[in-house]
Order: sequence, then structure tokens, then C-alpha cells
Amino acid sequence: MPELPEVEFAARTARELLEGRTIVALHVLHPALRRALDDGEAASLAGDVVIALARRGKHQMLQLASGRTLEVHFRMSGDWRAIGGEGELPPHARAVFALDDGRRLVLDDPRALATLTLHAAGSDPLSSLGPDATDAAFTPAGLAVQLAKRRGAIKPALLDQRVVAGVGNIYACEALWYARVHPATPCPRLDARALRAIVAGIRRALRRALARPGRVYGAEATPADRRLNVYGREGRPCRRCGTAITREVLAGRGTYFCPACQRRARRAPTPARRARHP
DNA sequence: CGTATCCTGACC
DNA sequence: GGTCAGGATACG
Repeated sequence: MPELPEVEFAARTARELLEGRTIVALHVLHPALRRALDDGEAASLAGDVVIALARRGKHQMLQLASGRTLEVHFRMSGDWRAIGGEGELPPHARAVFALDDGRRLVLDDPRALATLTLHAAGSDPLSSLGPDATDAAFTPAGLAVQLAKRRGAIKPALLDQRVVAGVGNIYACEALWYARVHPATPCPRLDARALRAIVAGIRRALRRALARPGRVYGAEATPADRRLNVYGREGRPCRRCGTAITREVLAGRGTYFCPACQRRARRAPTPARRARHP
């Protein structure tokens, strides 16, 4: 489920429940969570107070009164469910925060890949994260700097959270469709115009998803949800030109694009790139 | 760089 | 039974 927009909506839910509340207990229900958070750490959360919940990229950071930070990452299928004291746990409950007002916040995660990580006071766990995709600090010029070190394809680069935080497989596909850039285009072949289009495409795809809560993909997305233009639309007509959408695997991820309106750049963008040719 | 891996469920 | 999945990381 979660890319930046879905995490943003989930974070709003969690914020409402958690902020200002004392954690009575954190119950860890799935053993995989213990790889990052041992039982002692989980127990140490009892009595701590959630001062604030901040989202950075796809990470949710719970700032605790003790000065520590509890990082929550949903990975592939995590989500929050809020229930009262009597409510039944959802079928894929993996962890439960019991709060001092009697309510509970449940980490619901079918694939059990989500992580909870406790960071000591004063540590800076997200220092390598790039600018938030929704932030004004994410600019074509900044993207150019990040991509200058890369020779590989643009789409895997957009999925690298050090380049830009919050872009996942769905919105990387969508953004490149808006930008009319082929996902396999080598980074060195992208000129300034293409980078501007990619940044604008990312913003546009995310803005569209952030405009309305709810899933954009999967069983819970209604057919009326036409928020996605290429992802999951293999064989269906491109909404711009009618050409059948193609699916290819790139860097191990399903990659959807229009083979007609997303072409690879034909030549290097700057003379410097070609300087070594005679 | 691509590939395997974590884990479970949905779908063919 | 096999394949695929919205993420990230360890590894060759």
C-alpha cells in the first residue's frame, strides 16, 4: 500500500491517536518485528509519551518524551488501524500500541515486512534520506546533482530514497509517464528539460494521490479511481495516445510505460558528454 | 549494476 | 504449483 501519499494519510490517523498520549504498552505480535526491535526495547516504551509524529519520505518518526525516536516503516503492506478498547484486532495485526485513553493503534501488515526501530536520543537516523518529493527543496537542479553520479537507468534512481524521499514503484512509473521519459533512459542522457519534467511529473503524480485519501491500486481501489495512468494498466490504451501500455521488469520491479510517448533520449545532453569522441 | 531475501496473500 | 506484489538491503 504505502508510498508517500498513503503514508501521509496513515500518519494523520496515527497522529490523532498518538500525539500527547502515554504508551501503556507496545505488544509485538509477529516475530519478524523483533529483528529490529527487541523485547527490552519494546518494554521500555511503556510510560513514554508521544510528543509528535513526523513523516519523512515513507518513514514515520514518533518523537518521544524520553528523547528517543520510534521509527515506523510500512514497507510493502503496512497500515494503521485505530480501535477502541473492546474492538477486535484486524486479521493481520502485527503490533498494538495500547494508549492511556483506552484506545489502541494497530500495525496491520499482511506481509509482515514492516519495521519498528527505536533510535536513541540525539541520533539522526534519516540523515541519508534525500529531499521529500513533496518539498520545495526537491528541485531539478538538486536532482541533477544527485543523478550526475549515476550511469544507470532513471527509474531505479528515482526509487533510491537518497535521491528523493517518498517515491515508490507506482509513482515513479506515473511520474515518468507525465514527463514522457522512458524508464530505462540512462541518467546521463537526461537534459535539463527532462529533469524539469521529471520533477514536475513526480509532484503531479503525488499531488493527485494526496488530493483524496484512499487506495489508488489493488482490490480496495474502485474502478472510478482513475488516478493511475500507467501502473497496472498493461495492454490498456495510453490515455494520451491510445498505444497499449507495456510492462517490463527493470531493476527487478514491474515497470509500466507507454512505448509511444515515452521514448529514450536519443543523444547525450551536453557536448562535454561527447568530448571523448574524435 | 542486477539478484536474492525478508513474509504472506492473491491470483492463475 | 507458480507468479506476482506498493520496499529496502545485503550481496556477488
